[in-house]
Amino acid sequence: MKLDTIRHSLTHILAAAVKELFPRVKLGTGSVIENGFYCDFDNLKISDKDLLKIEKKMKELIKKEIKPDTFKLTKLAGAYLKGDEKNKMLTRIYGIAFNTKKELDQYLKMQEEAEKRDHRKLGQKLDLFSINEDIGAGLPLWHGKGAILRHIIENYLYEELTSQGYEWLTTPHIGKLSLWKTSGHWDFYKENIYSPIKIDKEEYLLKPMNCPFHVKVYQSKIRSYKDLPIKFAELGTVYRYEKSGVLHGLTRVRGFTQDDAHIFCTPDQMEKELFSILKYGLEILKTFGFKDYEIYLSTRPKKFMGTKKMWQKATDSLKHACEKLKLKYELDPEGGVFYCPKIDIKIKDSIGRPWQCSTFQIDFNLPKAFNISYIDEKGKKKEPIMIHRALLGSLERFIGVLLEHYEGALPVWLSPVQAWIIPITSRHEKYAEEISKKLGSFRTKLKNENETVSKKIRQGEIQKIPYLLVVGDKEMKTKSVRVRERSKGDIGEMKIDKFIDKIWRNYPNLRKN
RNA sequence: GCCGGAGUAGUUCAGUGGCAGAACGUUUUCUUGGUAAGAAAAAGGCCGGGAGUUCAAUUCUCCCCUCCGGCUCCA
Repeated sequence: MKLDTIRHSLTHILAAAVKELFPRVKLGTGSVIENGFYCDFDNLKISDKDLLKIEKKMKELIKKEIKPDTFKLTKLAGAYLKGDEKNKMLTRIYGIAFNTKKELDQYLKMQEEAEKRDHRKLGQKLDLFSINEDIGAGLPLWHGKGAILRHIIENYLYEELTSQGYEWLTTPHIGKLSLWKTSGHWDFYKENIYSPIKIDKEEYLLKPMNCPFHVKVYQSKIRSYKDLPIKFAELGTVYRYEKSGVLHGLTRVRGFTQDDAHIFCTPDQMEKELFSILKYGLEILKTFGFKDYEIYLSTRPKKFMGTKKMWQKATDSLKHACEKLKLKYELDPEGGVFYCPKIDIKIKDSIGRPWQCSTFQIDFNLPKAFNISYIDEKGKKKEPIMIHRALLGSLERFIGVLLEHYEGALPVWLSPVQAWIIPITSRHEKYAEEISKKLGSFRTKLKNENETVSKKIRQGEIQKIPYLLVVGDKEMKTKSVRVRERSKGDIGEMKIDKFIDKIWRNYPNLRKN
C-alpha cells in the first residue's frame, strides 16, 4: 500500500476509534499531511492523556496492511472550521505514519535534532537574548553578545547600503494619528496598531511601519527628476499588535527593527530599480549563508487601497522582475499589503522550515495619499513611485533564523566572540594579552579563570567559539598559538602571524582594520 | 485571540495538604594545570500574581499573567 493511502486510511481509523470511545462526537474532515495525517472533531473535549487511549483503540481496529508500530498520535490541537477564525473551533488530532517502524523512529529522532536548533534555547545557552515576563510578551532583551551580533549585522548593512547609494535616515517611534489616517494605516491596518497615546490635546500612534516618515523626509524639499531615484534606508523599530498566541521567540515579536528602505523613482526607472534591489537582496542573503528560499508573489488582498488598475500594473512589474531574474515563484493570492502587492522571500532554515524575511513592494498608493511629487524635464509636477523593501525583514526574525540555520555555530564573521585565548597557567596571561592585542579587531576573550584547560575547552565548545587558542611555555618560546578550530578539534601549533593570515584568508567577510 | 498543556533556585528538572530537593552554574578556599567537567565548602526560593476552600495551600478551586504545541494571522 502506498504511504499516502495508509495515512488516508489512518484518518478513517482515527475517526472510528474516537467515535467508539466518545460516541457523542461529530466527525469533521481529515487530511493527509507531510509525515502523517490529522482529523477534526466537533463536540469532543479531551486532553493529551486521551491520545494514548485513542491510539490503543486504533491499534485494535487496523487492518492487516497497517502495522501497529508504524504510526503514532502526536498532538492535540484546536483548528477553526474551514480554516476561518470566525468559525467555531474544532478539536484536531495529529498523527504521524510511515512505512516502517524504522522510518518512524528516524522521524522522531530528527524532531529531537530539530529541538537542538531552537533559537529560543540557543539564545539562552549562548547568552544572546531573553524575553522577560515583567517587561512583556514579544519584547526581547538583547544581552551583550546578542547586541554585538546585531551590531555586526547593522554595520554590515550600513557599509553595503551606503556603497549602493542609500541615504540613512533616523525617524521617531511615534507620530500623530492624523498622519496614519492620511497613509491609510488607520483604516486598513488598525488591528495591528496599539491604542493611541494622548500628548497634550493630540493623539499619537506607536509606529507600525516606517513608510510615512520616509515620505515626509522626501517631501521636505522640492525634488527634481535629476535627484531620482532617491533611496532612503533606516533600521526602523516598529511596534505591531500580534495576537498573544502567535508570539514565538525572536521570529514573532511585538517590537522589531526592520532593515527598511524606500526608493522613490520615476515610472521609467521602476523596473530597473526593482530588478537591481531584488538581485542585490539575494546576494546579501547568500552572504549570510542562505541559498535556499521560496519566493512568493502576493496579490491584491480583500481590503485594499487604490484602484484595481494600479494594482494590476504593480503586480505585473513584480512578475517581470522575477522573470528577468529567472526566479521561480509561487502566487500567494490576496496576500499583498493593503497598499500594494509584494514579492516575499521565505528563507528556509537548515531543516527546511520557511520563514518570511525579505519583502519587495511596488507602491502607487502612498505617493497618491501623500500627494508627493517631483519636477520632470518639462518643469511639470509628476508623481513618483515608491518601492518598499526589507532585505533581512527584521533583525529579530533574521537572527532567530540565523541561529537555527547554524545551530548557534555562527560563521566566524558573525560570531560575537571569535576566539578564546586560554593561558595554561597564570604565568602565561601576559603573553595571552599580547596575542589578543596582535589580533586587533578580531573579537577575543581572555579566559584566565582559575579552571583547568580541559574545562575551558569544554566550555568553549559548548559556547560554539570558532577558535580556542591555548598558550603555554612552548608557545611563548616560539611566538605561536595552539589552535583548536570549532568542529575540527586541535589543528596544531602555528606562529601567530600565520594564524592571523589564516583568519583573514578564510573569511573574506571580515574587515581588517 | 481560540483549542490543549505547563509555570518550583541563575538553568534543567524532582517533589509534597503540615521545616523546600537534586544536578549544572555562581561565590570562596585549595589546586598552576596541555585540548570536552580537579577538590572542598558556601550562598542561592514570596514554589508566576491575586482571590477562595481549609486549623494549615507550593500542593485543591476560580481569575489574571507568562511560556509550550497547534489554529488563524505575519517581518
